[in-house]
Amino acid sequence: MRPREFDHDDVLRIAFDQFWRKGVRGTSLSDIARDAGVQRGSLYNAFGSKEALFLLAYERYAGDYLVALQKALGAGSLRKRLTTFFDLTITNFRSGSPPRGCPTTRGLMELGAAEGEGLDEDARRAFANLVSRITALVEEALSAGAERGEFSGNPAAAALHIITVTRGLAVLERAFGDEPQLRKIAAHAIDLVLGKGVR
Amino acid sequence: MRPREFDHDDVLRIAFDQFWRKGVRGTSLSDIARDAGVQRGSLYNAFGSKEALFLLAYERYAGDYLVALQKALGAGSLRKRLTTFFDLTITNFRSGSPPRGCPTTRGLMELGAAEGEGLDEDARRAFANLVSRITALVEEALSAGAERGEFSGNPAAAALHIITVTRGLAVLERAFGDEPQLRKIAAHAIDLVLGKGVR
DNA sequence: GGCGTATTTGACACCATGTCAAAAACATGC
DNA sequence: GCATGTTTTTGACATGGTGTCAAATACGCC
Repeated sequence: MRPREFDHDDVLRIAFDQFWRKGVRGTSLSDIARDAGVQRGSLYNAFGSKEALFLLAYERYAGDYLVALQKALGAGSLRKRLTTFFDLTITNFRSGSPPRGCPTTRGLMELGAAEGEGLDEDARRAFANLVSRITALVEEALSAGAERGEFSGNPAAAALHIITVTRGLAVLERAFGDEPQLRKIAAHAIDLVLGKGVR
Repeated sequence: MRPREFDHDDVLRIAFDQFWRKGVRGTSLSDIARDAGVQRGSLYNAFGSKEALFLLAYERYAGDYLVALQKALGAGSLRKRLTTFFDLTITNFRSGSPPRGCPTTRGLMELGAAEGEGLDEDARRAFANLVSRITALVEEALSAGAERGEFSGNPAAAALHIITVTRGLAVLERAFGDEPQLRKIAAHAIDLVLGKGVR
């Protein structure tokens, strides 16, 4: 058989960069093909469709991101962990120039109907899956903190609250692009969940 | 001059319904034209572009929505006001079948770059404007509540926190579509901001 | 009733996704 | 070393989107 003339992973990396900057619907396969130095048809041959290509590229991003968060949430006092967690989250939203925002939140809001059909539904599942996994990590940290007396409350409810705040931050980032404001909101959220007293 | 053959407001209403259900990029002017019984060209003549049409339709929605929220935030105890506020917010996200989500949040995340050019920037301003106005309403309610001893804390910071949660709820709605969960998160947020004691 | 002006209409240019058949390039067996 | 077979590449095509334009049209107004 004839060997492929391009590197599978290179294309995924290049494609996700574009998807991140311009959104799925705002990125054309021609853009990606040009950037990757590949014929558009080859992309269809290799990946099937734009959505399938996006899904692969996104899974790669989600995996890397989850590992980074896991590290952030695994060391230090609970307050320290949450601070690092929010810091990483906001830094991720504000990375790139101009800042690229949160690809997961963007993807979720770009979906068609909530009960969509076909590949849209696969994408929704992928986005929701990352959100769920992050929630689980946060809840774990809170539970551990509770055992050490750093937190009193319902870990599951608090984790859900924190996740909701991170999704809200992703939205406010697009609305105002005011990074100091985002960080203030994050600090306030930590204070609310942990109690305002310094520990 | 020749009179217009369609009603300006009818088209805005029909258009926004589609934009809400399918997003700006997911809705074609052909769709709107068909639904409204108007030639596509007439829409371009009357509104200039899809984005301009969307902007007009959105302003109409935003105005109505703001009035409704104002009413929700203007009566009863602070806890009651916030409860009604979240209730209205979630009900709005979950309206329609299938539920249509939050048009403002969706619009914000659909934007190109944060420092976009042209009409994208106009749209961003419109979305951000609604968010700002809602924040102001919430802050007002909190300040009033503070004077009556129903709340102790920084009204501005708390309002920003609450707004962040509502934006996060809009995102989780798309991810999971779990309305009871959304309502639990909202109740938890109110407890956090107001203090968990029943009042 | 005719004129002017704004709206309507259909053709067009351009770019997007996705499909397909023909051409090309290597791996393999002989 | 060379023919064969399979996969990738390539370019043409169908379809549908946005946006522009000139010609046709229909009404208000004089």
